[in-house]
Amino acid sequence: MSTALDTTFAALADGTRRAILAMLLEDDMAVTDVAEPFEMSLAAISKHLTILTRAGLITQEKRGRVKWCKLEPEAMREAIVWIESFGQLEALNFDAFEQFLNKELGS
Amino acid sequence: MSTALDTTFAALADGTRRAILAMLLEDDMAVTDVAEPFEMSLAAISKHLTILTRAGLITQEKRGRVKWCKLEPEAMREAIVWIESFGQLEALNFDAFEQFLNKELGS
DNA sequence: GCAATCGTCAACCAAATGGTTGAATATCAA
DNA sequence: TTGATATTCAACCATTTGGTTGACGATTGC
Repeated sequence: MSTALDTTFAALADGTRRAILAMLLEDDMAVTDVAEPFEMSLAAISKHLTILTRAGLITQEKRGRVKWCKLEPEAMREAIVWIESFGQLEALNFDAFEQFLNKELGS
Repeated sequence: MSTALDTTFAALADGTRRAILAMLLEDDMAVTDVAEPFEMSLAAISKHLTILTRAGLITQEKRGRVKWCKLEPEAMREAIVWIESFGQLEALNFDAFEQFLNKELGS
């Protein structure tokens, strides 16, 4: 038995899929364009997109021969609520994220 | 190659492990006591605890024949920062965002 | 010393993951 | 119509995951 949280966290537990989600923050994208930066087959990316779709993190809409991928950040809400319940981690804001970036990138 | 975020999210992608973390929110516990509410073998719980330890979400300290499990919520910080960024990224300055993308794509 | 307790290890198993290639299906464009 | 483009499907493969059981090494208490 696999819950929504299971599939959400499992979908996020892969760098390729997280990178795809980050790309979709900028704009909706076609499958081929999603695949372009990665050094793996289109079929592999297609599978990753299926996993993201099953988790509700993206939706896919076919228009003509192109399937557009759209980020659905609301699907992360339950995961955020769960993970945030661990207290000490006060809700983050924009400043926290920027500090994270600066620290991670050493800039 | 498996990043810290990979192992954190993967560790959270299982209901048994999330339940264990929730239990440890109340207090430190011995392995046997952690296992008690679950209908699976002690060895299975031991494996789950190994996965949580590898992810840094708990630490284990052996005193006598009892191994105490302690929650380490700080290990969730990177995950929560990542996941929360999906509500806030519109506000980011473009350079930081692009570096973030590049880093993700490089992993 | 001896038996019980705590926990892991080892071997095994079924199922899922993450990737490949090659064929198939749809759609567009010339 | 023919050919190129977009995407998935099917079959396969190696590795990991989540579980089992049984044996084992420590540690404790009587």
